[in-house]
Amino acid sequence: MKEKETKMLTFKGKEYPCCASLTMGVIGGKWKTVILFHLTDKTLRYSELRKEMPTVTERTLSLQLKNLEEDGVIKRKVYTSKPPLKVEYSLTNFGKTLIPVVRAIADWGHEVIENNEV
Amino acid sequence: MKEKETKMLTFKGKEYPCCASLTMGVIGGKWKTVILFHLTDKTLRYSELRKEMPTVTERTLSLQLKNLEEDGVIKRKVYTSKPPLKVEYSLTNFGKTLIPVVRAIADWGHEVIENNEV
DNA sequence: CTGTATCCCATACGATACTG
DNA sequence: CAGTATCGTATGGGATACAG
Repeated sequence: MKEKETKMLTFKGKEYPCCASLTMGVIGGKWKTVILFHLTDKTLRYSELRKEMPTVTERTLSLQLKNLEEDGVIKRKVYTSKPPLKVEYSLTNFGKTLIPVVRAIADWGHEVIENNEV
Repeated sequence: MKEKETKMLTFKGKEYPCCASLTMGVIGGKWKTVILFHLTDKTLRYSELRKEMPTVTERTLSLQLKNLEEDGVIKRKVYTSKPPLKVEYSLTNFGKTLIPVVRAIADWGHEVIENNEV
């Protein structure tokens, strides 16, 4: 009988104690907001994303793209059936609802840099 | 000579490849946005924060509060010199610039729940 | 009441090599 | 070109006991 008293919020099979942590579950981690930031206004190929994010490893980029796809915020489109492959990533309609959030996050970081620069 | 070509952004001694990741460095992780969310409009004591976040452990709450304090977004005020202690946490002026970001994050999570609920 | 100290585990992430 | 496979490490965070 000793269940969790707190009513958890559920999204995509995961539970969160707060609406803020739900969002962080979707866009949190070291790279997901960066990916979303670059996809805000354009579709990008895998290799283009790598160029925009030179310090991420292939493995991590791949995993994070998959996570974002599973949460329904980005979509993956394959254009060729044989190598060399062409794959493009873009925001889904649901993912586009995150644009204000990503913009607020990027803007804040930008302002901090502006005001801290000597 | 083989230095990082990418110009990194620096804040509080940490380096970030992107303005979005800088913000995530400050508010990322499982609990920091939740803490900021609860401190958005009011000052709270340690025990009050624990009541608002029943699923976080003491250790983690303590560590995250310390991180937030080190980044200058919250301030810790002690009201007693002998036990029982009274300590209050609140946003700094700098921390208040995060309010729109935290609000955007919380709002998105809230809307997802609203629209997914059956 | 407000934390620290230990201990431990899960996961995130990196480095590198390799494949369809 | 667009990833996977494998391995290793670092860190975040939980459980619990205890201290100022």
